[in-house]
Amino acid sequence: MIVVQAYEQEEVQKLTERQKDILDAALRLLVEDGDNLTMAAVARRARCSKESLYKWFGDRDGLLTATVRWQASKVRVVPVDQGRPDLVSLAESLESYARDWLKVISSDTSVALNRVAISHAGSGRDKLGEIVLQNGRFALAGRLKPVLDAGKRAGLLAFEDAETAFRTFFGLVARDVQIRLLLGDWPGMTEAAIEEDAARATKQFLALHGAGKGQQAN
Amino acid sequence: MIVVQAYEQEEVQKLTERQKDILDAALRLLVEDGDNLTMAAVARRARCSKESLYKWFGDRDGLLTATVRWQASKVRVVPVDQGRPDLVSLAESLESYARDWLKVISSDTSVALNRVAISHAGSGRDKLGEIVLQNGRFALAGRLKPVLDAGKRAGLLAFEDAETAFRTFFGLVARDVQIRLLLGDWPGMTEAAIEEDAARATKQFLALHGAGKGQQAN
DNA sequence: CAGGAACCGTAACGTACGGTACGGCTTACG
DNA sequence: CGTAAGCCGTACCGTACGTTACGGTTCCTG
Repeated sequence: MIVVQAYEQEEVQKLTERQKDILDAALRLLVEDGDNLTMAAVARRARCSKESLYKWFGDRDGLLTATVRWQASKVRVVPVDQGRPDLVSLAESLESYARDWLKVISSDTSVALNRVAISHAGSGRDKLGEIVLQNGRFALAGRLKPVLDAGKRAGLLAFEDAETAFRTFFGLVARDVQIRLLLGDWPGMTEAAIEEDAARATKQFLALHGAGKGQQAN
Repeated sequence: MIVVQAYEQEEVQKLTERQKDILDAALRLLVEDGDNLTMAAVARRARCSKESLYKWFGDRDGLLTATVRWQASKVRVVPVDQGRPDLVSLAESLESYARDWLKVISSDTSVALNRVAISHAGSGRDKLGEIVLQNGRFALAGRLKPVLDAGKRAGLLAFEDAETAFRTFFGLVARDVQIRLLLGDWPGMTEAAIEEDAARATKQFLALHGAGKGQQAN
């Protein structure tokens, strides 16, 4: 479901093990305490000196950015290999993407990271929002669109624009889950609920864009 | 599209005109500068003393909460009167809700308010998230469900659970718009795009839950 | 072992900001 | 006109935190 991958070789590769430990500590703190992430707290938790934090990451924003990048390099929706595009395997692929995506957005880490990125997007001083978006929603689109296109070529799907089709799928999967989680509500995303939601979203998407029946509605 | 209504009579009614001016100033500041809302800045902008701010709103959180409530009392999706539930008027109602909702979530004010509420949801010290959610997503559900139920009674819609049907509609309308706006991305929500999105979402929802054809997918 | 680099722990500094105090101005009222 | 209340402007205080500085320790290298 989740796979470890390098995000930007030239960026992440540079990190020493020690520094990765520190970013993990910052990540845990971010999840636990929200945006109350102080340099002192990170130093205490990671058992390093503040001086080292400043040497390695420049300033607080640098540490935050590095932390977000670090998490982005870890969490990645796995690409589903699209061998033979029959209807069953297509549906399985879609459902798998939906499941993974729901798992990601309902994870503590994702919620915490999105929260801090959104806070910072307000006073647009860094590009945390862009990073999160690139490694979240846009990465998902990048993985999913080839699947959609393959389905279209195989005559299984019907749509004009892959981007629009993707956004429909996105909406059917995520619905109000992410915004509710971000706002502190708990929409009960258990394993079972995720399974059910993924299946429902897939069925709905195929109902809208499946080529079998008379597909209507864009 | 947008209508002014009292949110909680016993809360909002108490505000003097002066205090409403101050909350408007705070709101404008919130939209412009993000969460950098300082008491001094509000006092300066509203041309009042900090002492008055503390007398009227208690502390910073109180001011923030009052500001969110104040905005919540102003923005409200208008209920569409559901006189005769034929298919055309049902579709019009749905499209109207979709349009209003897209306008709300893509407005500067909504983005700013959701950002501050999300920030605070991290270090859960107040209930801004709950307020925003109640007056946003749940208020919409409250307005829309009667329409859905009426459509179902009239044999125009088919669904098991109004809540689930609402969430499907919500997903089809909002898609990735809100999260992208919150993260600082600009998904180009012009008037025309909103119009188009609302029409598309309505068509898709009717394709899924309209009772005319064989309705599949939950 | 000598020398130095890297790093830890902690103290110290500067600033921003929440919160409070106070003097002066306007308005209401007897 | 005297008095009191409400409010503005501003100065002030305390604290939290980002940032810097420094002495002591570990560890690597020649």
